[in-house]
Amino acid sequence: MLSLEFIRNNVEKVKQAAKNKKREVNIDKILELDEKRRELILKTEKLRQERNTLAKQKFTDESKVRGKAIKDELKKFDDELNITELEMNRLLSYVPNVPLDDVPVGPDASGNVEIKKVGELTKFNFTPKSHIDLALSLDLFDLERGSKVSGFRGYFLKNQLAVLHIGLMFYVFQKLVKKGYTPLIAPAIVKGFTLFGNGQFPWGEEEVYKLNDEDAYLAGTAEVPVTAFHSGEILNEKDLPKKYVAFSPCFRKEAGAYGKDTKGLYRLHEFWKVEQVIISKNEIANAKELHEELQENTEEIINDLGLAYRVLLMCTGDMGEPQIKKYDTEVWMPYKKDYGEVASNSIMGDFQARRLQIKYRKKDGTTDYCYTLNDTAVPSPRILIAILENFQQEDGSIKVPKVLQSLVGFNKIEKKG
RNA sequence: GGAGAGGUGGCAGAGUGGCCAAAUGCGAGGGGUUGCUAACCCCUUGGGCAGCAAUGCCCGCGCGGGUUCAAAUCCCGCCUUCUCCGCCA
Repeated sequence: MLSLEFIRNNVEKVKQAAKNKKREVNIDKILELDEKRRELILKTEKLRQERNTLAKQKFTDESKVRGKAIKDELKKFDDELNITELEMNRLLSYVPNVPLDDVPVGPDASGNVEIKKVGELTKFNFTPKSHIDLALSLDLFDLERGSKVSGFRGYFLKNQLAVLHIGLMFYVFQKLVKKGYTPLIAPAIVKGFTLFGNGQFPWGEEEVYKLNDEDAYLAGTAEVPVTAFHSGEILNEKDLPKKYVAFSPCFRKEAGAYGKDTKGLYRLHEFWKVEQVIISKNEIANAKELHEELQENTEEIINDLGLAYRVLLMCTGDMGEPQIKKYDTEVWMPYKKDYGEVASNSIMGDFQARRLQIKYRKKDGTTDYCYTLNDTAVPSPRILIAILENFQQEDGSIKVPKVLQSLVGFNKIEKKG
């Protein structure tokens, strides 16, 4: 959510930003409703003032009559005001955040800018297999029974891959805890306001699972519950930034991705993720530093695992609505001979904090909205694709990344018998 | 799922129709006093509208609606927390 004041003072900028993000907004209508709203506020406040004055005076028949009249008038203007604000807020909730100036303008993924490439692409002196073939031959997952039991894109991880999946989560979790991040196990079942507050709604409703008739949804990422963790609170500046590392299962309908990546572990309705979330003060320079810190954490984890990766600066057309700057981190996946996204690192400015009412008290006693940031620490099973494919050996076995070996209790996955 | 009790400022906690933005305590920030520190004293510590500003006004006691000339206080619905019982990983 952008503030009305900001929109009033930056009309063209906001319009252009929406255009660059390819969103339909009606800024002029919002401003029109805002004017009407302020006129009505003036009227209702005047009436209330009169009512208060009357109520403070000695009670007479005359004041009783006037009081009743005020009540009727007030009701009329209040109703009109409510309708006006409702419509204005509805339109306002569709206005996306304004990207920073250093974000490239572009129509879609083609406009993203590669800013970094790290690690050697794995070389094989044999023909490498896909993670699907590897997992099948080593009995590491069961996709047929997965879809039998769970439906399209359903899966069972089996044997060492199941252990690796859990081990990875713990490894990353522990690493970030050591860096001072507060560990959280976050709920995946969340109320609607958290999704609106995060800026998933009203845009991405068809992407989210809803539970029955309750106000309950399955979150697609721990960003949702963890960012909402401090909703409605006023934090103390000296406690900022608040850094969290959160584990949660993640659920996505993948409604817009029919027929995309239908095989294997790339695109799933259900997966696990460790996510980093930071609540910071309302200063862009500070937020940029934290953004880089999150990025370093993610890259460090990928380096630990021994994977080659690249970092993209996302262009306006490939960003989400709340984001003002975003990096995607992609690891090398040999079989498709391409990089695949494993992390997404964003600054939201105060966009989410406004929707979620997360504020902090500054040293001078005033309050302001916080900034929020988040970045993937590790997503699995997706990252297992890279581990399986990059570390496959000619004999069909798979080397386990060193950092995980003692944790999972084996250093190699090979055919049994 | 059943029974009961609650939700007031950054926190704790008074307040049961007008004298209430709301006692008191704690915390936080600013200032003062003081060789230093401690203690002590003063001020500040929700949002909106109008205004260049000084300032003025309005809203704000979980959320929404109602009663009343007047609501933190009375009524209705919802959300939520706690305690006990039941069920259960």
